[in-house]
Amino acid sequence: MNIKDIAKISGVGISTVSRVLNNSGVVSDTTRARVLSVVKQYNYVPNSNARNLKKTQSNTIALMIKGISNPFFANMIKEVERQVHLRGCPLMIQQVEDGVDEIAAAMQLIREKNLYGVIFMGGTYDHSEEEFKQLGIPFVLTTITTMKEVDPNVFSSVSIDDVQSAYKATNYLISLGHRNICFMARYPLMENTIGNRRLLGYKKALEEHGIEYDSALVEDCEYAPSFGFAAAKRLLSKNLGVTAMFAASDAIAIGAAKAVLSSGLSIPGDISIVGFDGIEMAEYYHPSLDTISQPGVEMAHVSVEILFDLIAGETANRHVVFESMLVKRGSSRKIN
Amino acid sequence: MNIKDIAKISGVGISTVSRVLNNSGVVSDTTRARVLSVVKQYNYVPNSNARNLKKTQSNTIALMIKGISNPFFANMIKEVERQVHLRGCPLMIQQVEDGVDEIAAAMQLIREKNLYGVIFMGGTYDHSEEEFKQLGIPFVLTTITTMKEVDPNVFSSVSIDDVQSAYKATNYLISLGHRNICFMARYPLMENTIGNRRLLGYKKALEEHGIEYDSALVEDCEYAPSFGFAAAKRLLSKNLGVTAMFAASDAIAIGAAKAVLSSGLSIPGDISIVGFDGIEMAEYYHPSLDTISQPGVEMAHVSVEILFDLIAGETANRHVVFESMLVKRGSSRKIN
DNA sequence: GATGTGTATCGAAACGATTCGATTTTACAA
DNA sequence: TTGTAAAATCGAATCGTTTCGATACACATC
Repeated sequence: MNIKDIAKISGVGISTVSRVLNNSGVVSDTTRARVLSVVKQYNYVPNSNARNLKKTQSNTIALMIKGISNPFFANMIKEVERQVHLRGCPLMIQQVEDGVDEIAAAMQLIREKNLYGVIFMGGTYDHSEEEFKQLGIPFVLTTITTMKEVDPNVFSSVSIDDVQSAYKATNYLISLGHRNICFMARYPLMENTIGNRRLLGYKKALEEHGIEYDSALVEDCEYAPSFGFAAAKRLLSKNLGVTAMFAASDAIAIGAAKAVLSSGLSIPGDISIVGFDGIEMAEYYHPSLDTISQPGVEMAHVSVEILFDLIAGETANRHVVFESMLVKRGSSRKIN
Repeated sequence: MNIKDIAKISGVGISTVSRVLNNSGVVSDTTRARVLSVVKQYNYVPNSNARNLKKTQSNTIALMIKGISNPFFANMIKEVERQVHLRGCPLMIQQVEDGVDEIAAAMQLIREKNLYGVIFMGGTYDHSEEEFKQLGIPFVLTTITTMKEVDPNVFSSVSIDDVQSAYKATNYLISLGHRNICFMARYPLMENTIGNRRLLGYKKALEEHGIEYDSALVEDCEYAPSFGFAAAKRLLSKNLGVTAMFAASDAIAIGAAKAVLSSGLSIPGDISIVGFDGIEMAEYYHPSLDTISQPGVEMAHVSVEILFDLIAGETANRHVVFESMLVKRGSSRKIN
């Protein structure tokens, strides 16, 4: 069943059917009604391969994501799907594994599928201006840090201020009287990663309060409970008199909390903990974990909005920085 | 840059380029090398819309998923993406919201995109044999219950035995001396839902041990911590002398545990808890939650394998039932 | 009645691939 | 050389759309 069949059955030309289906050009009301009824009756769905071929553009959006199993992204993916779907577009998902070039992978898809737009989510992108430019279609970076200095007119982005957020968390712990605060993140020592941005905020807070930075208190740690657990164990075994831990993700914080509790220490009695992200599980941990909460769903929503604005012809790239929120629950306490 | 350009530059006909790229038919080694070098030099990627149009079949796989933000599915989605990607196919994801007809939604995509295959993941499907048949392309149901009796020759599936698994969990609690065991799941009273299957196993265990079933101990509850928390609160407030809780998901169990702990009761001192799924967070909860673990990643893997077997021409539908595993950690104890 | 102006519709061409029947080239025996 | 089969290659037709220039008709205007 194709457009020709529909045309024949409706007794009109194929271009008329096309105009009816695309709401383009003029069609008399009676013709429109007749065509639509035939379409409905035969349950006709236009072939998007043919359409995309002709238009040399598909309506498909691709989501390139690093860390797909990170629970913080789950709700974001859900919202991206929802918003994209709402606009009548199919969503393609491609996971970007460590070590693969995300721009190259996207380029492949773009040429193959004539994509409408791309959302990049998660991780750290080590690309030059030129590489971003060569994408040639609208795209948005969400919760991503770029390692190179790239002209902001070249891309759109949705993010939070990682330095400021980590600063806020660390400040909070300091205000509670903590001095020996450790920090766990992925690649904290590698410049321009998210881990490094958060380390910067952590350092800034220490510095402002005259607390000396001690690299022994910083642990490299993947964003998952098992790594947080191991990192916290290592930290505790160093006997540095740690009274507080700041984790760059709730998943890490949950693992770290487990390490603390299973060592016979209490939270927040002996150790205070602050996480990052604001995932639901952290709230239901016992004790409920304090955290820096990111508005993930809103960020996903705005990412899609920006993307479709660009697709609609908007030429100015936007950079939206959301405010993170320090959520105080039950995992920190005042000491001294 | 299209196949014609490549043909011209290589000094060969377009069909030769096509044969080189698809490894179909004969091409002399020298010609093949020449074409490939041009393809590489110009970074040519065949347009899949054109290819799919001609072949009236695309290589796209669709994943229709209910409950995309459920952490148990995160790893499954990741594995599905990985396996599909490994086979050189793009993956389309569509979220199936409550109340939408998943088969109809899939049909739309199938006709629009000439899909290669579909994986349905999560939830309960209320469809007849006819409806499944009309899909007309290979598909696999993963972690899904079907409400109607459908001829197993009509579909392939990957699952665990929900009745048996819940039976195992309940039996375990009973063996520890518990009598007043409550049960939390989604739609436990609606026939053929996953919640109901697990309820059946729960009931079976009770019955075998001469414990009377008490519907006051059963709570309807969505698969998320907040709902588990509320359900457990309701249960505790009934003062039924509950000593154990069995939750049909770890997310529920985590919420329930929070309700127990924040009521000043201890786990497993006062209340024993067993969850379901085997998500990482449950292990790092404190105390570590006992659970019925499902091999999600393997299930995802096998689902993709079956799907591609069907695509390759396999005509016999397969039904793989994985073994779930009772994982004893620290949230249950022997009483009396 | 000739001309002009909308309105509604038509169908051929094009998008970029695959494929199959036709054609050319090569290899080798006679 | 020639004949012939096998190997290599060619290009037209096709997939199902969109789009644009052309057409047909009704009606008003002069």
